Formats: sequence, C-alpha cells, structure tokens
Amino acid sequence: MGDSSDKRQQLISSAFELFYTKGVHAVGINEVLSHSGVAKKTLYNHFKSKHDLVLAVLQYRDQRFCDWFAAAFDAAEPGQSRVLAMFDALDDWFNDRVRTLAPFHGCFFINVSGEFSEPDDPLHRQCAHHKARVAGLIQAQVQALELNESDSAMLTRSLCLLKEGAITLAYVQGDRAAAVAARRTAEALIRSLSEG
Amino acid sequence: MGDSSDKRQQLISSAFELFYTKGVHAVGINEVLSHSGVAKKTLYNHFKSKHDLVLAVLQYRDQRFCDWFAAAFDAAEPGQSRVLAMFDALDDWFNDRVRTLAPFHGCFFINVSGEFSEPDDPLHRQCAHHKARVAGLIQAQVQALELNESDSAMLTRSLCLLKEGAITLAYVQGDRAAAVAARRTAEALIRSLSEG
DNA sequence: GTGATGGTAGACAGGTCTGTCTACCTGTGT
DNA sequence: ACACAGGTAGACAGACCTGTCTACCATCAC
Repeated sequence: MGDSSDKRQQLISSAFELFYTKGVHAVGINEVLSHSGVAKKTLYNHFKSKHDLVLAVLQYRDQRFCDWFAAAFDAAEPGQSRVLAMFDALDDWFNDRVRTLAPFHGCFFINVSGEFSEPDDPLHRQCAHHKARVAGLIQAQVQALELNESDSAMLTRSLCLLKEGAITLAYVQGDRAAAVAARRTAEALIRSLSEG
Repeated sequence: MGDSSDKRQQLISSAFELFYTKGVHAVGINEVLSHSGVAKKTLYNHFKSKHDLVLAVLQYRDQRFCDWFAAAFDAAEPGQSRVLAMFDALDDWFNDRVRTLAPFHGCFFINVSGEFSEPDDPLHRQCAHHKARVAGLIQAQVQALELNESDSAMLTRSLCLLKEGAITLAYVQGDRAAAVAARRTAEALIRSLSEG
C-alpha cells in the first residue's frame, strides 16, 4: 500500500519533469513510463487517462510551488521588504538556484494553458486556480502593510502583473535579470504609495 | 505567379487561426489543409516541413501585431498619454474589439514558446525576436518623454513587464480587465517619476 | 499453501501524424 | 498545338500515439 502510492508519486514526478521541459503534447505516455521505470498497466491503474495524469501533475506542481513561494515570504524580515522578497525568490528561480523547483522553463501553468487553450478545459481551469492561489498569498503579504483598501487592492494587482511579466520576460526572451527589474519597479510603486 | 503567393498566404492565415486557437501540436497538417482548401502537395511545395510553416506563421503574426501596435500609438494624442495608449489597445485586444487581430487567445508567441521550449529552437528564437521588436516600439515612445537615461530605461522595462503580465492575467485567469489595472499601475509609476 | 493484490514486460488494436508520390486537371506563353 | 508550371485529390509508407489486454512474478494475510 505504501508501495502503491510510491509508484503514483514516481509517475507524477517523472511526468512533471518531462512535460515541463518538453511540453505535454510533445511527450508520450511511453516516454513517461521508460523515464519513471513503471509499467504501463500500473499507470492506467492509477490514472484513467493521460489527461488525468496531467491534472495530477498540475496539482503536484501547484503544491510544490506554493510551498516554496510561501516559505520565501516567511524567510524574509517583516515589514516592507517582505513584499519585495518575492522578487528575490523569483530571481533565484530564474537562475536555477532553487533545488526544490526544477530548472527554469517558464511557468508550467502558463505553458499548459497555451496547450489546452479552451478556458473550460479542466486543465486550463486548474492553471487559473493555481494563479488565483498565488495571488492570494501575495494579497496576504500586502495586507500586512496596512494600507487603505484601495491602495492595497491596487498594489496586489500590480505585484501580480509584475510577477507574470517577469516570468514571461525571463522565459521567452531569456532575460534572467527580469526579476531584478520587476523588484525595482515594485519598489518605486511602494515608495509612491507611502509618499502620496 | 500571383496565384502562387495567394495559396501561400491562404495557408499561413488558416494555419495561424488554427494554431492560435488550438495550439501547434494539437493541429495536424491535414486540418490546416481542409480548413484552407489547399492540396497537400501545394503546402509542401511552399514549405519544406510543418516546422517551416510554423516559422512563416510566426513571421506573419509578428508583422500584423506590430502594425496594429504601432498604429495604436500613432492614433493617440502626443504627450504622456501616448505611452498609456498601449494599455487601451491591449484592453481592446483582450475584449475582442480589434478586427485585425483574431479573437483573444493569449499571446501567440508566449504560447508557441511553451510548446517549443528549447531556447535554441528557431521557433523559440523567433518568439524572442518578436518580443524584442515590441519592446523597441515601446522604447521609442518612452524616449519621446525626454526623461533622463536611467528613468527612461527603467520605465521601458516596467511597461514591458506590465504588458506581459496583463496578457498572462487576461489569458490564464480570464481576467479581461487586466489591461485597465496595468494602465493604472503605469500611471502611478509615471507620476512618481515626474514628482521624484 | 493459497488466494488476493499490485507490480513488470510488452504485444496489440485502432487511430493519427508527417511527408512522399501518383494521377489528373487547368491556364498560359510561344 | 503543345509544353509546362502549378494546382487538386488522395493513396500510401512508416512512425508514433493512447489505451487494453495477456502472461507472468513477488509479497503479504491467513
């Protein structure tokens, strides 16, 4: 029984690595099997289809990513710098200094959204759900700054925009310094709030 | 001879529509053929492979997108508002008010980057090239504001970050108001520059 | 020992994909 | 009149895909 969930986890980890680096459609079930060293029947024992496996992979990555993201906040000194800590974390991610995340290939959820573009597709919805969850983590940090409601909402939104922008610049353009630029922009924004 | 390049163009337009709405790997050559009403031999007469067709589609979209984007700047009143006009243009795009672009399905170049994730892949490079070109258009508008060099560079970078962030929020999360939020953030940034 | 459970290895069916190739048609220049 | 360039329609090879199924093996409960 412990074994059973071992195999399931092996499949998910292997599938994630392959899907993340090559894309979902570009990787066949057989490649996942040979990479994970698991038999085909075992896979279809745990998942009813490839689609189902992808869903599980998204959930796995969601958990991992959010754990890392939340920990990055917690590790920073309380105060203003805590909000900015997320950009330092992103910088670590983009430059492959985070062991617990895989080597940077953009945001898995953005990539998968592009491959399953129907907004109603369960996979696309799962990606949206992940982004909402991360936005929630950011919002919680912003609230600790005790701004007025309007500034707080606007700052949260801006930070999300800068984060997604940084990921895209880092991935599509290969601009590994995108997080540093995003941090500087966020600093200017926060400064303008406390001054205005 | 006019006919020859007609067929080529038909193929590119049809392929773009399909690739953009469904993803490149999810659409087969045969679907492109039946959608465009062109024979298979004609396709392989114009393009040496599917990969080659995708490259041509990227170039086509790059041209169309940049034409529209540059026109949006030109249509706006000169001055500060000109830089902000790009967010109004994005808002039009996200909400399907631009006839010349197809119904919004995110950024084609981000989507394709996700499917061809090797940074050395010619397709990935073409996507990076497009982003650099758009960044150049933005930079040209920022330079008209005659800021000092450091502010100018930083504002250009910030606007790019906000643009990419807005596209991602609009697509993955289905947040069709992302451009409005990005505009407000940009306004705050510019305000802080002229005050500071 | 025996049955149940859950694993391995991999053949296989049925479908889809790319890219090639044959056979035919049409319009144009000379 | 006739060659030819470039189109249509679609069969086909060869590869790969998903998902099912058979046959066998290992471990644990009892």
